[in-house]
Amino acid sequence: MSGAKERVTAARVADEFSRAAKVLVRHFNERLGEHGVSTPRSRLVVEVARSQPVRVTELALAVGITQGTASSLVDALVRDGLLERQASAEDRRSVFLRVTPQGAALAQEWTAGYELAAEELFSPLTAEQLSTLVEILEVLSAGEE
Amino acid sequence: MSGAKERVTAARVADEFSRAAKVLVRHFNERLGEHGVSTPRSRLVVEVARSQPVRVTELALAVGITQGTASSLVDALVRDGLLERQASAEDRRSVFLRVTPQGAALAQEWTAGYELAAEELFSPLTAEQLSTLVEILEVLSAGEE
DNA sequence: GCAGGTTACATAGACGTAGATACATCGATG
DNA sequence: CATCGATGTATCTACGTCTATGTAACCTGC
Repeated sequence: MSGAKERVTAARVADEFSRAAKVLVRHFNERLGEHGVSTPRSRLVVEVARSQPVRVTELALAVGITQGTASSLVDALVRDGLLERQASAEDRRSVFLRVTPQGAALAQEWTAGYELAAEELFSPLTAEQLSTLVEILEVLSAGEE
Repeated sequence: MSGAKERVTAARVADEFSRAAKVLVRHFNERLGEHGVSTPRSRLVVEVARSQPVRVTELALAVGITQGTASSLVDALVRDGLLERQASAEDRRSVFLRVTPQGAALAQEWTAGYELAAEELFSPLTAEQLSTLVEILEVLSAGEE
């Protein structure tokens, strides 16, 4: 395939990874900011819209944050009228989350914004690089569950 | 080369990337936590040790954080006795940062810890995957300076 | 040598995050 | 059915981060 194979240290890879991750975060915040929302909030609303009704812990797991963080974010989103909590009848510890009509509409908009931002960000990469990247990322994520 | 080429959407890549980034952050925090320090702090001290004397803005650029963040982290590290500020004679706006003897010793320890953590994290990857990954990450970082 | 723009650092406010803990409820076991 | 461990949420604290702003010092053109 392409390119001279360069010998890299693990620490070097970690540095580059951190740097790229920050670029990604900034890019998404900027693009979604144009829609008046932060990346974490939009991800939560979109996830709830996709898999409602969903419990807080499930949601946290799905988007990769801790339960405590999810709880407080959900709290803010409920206050903003995008999500609603619904106590479970069978298990009164549990809370089912759903999007409100307003939340559903925004979820749709934000999903489009998210996808567009992703396409922009990864546009310099070839299709082959993309699939290679996913492959590698999955290995890394699988390393420690 | 290896593998069936899988068609992936940009949004999918973004999701995997975020997930992997969190795994990385957690891994480093855990390993460096065993040395009693957080990842950002160790990175700052190590960077100062490597390129002292260094000014706050240069340091921020080197580790990929904003100047304000760097300023407050430096403040904490000075309080902890790991770094010291030294006013510049020529330009009195500037501050030169150096490590204290204690900071130098810890920088050495933390560098080793950082490298070890990186090797652990990336050990599931082949040398070729590592260099490919760096190549891709550089493209992403270059996308938006 | 002064005015106005620029640069270097510090500070303040807001947010997302993790971790630890508190609390209520569930379920299994004796 | 009483207890005790497990589970689902919420809350508290500390941290790292950004953006915006403040403040002091520099530099340039006149």
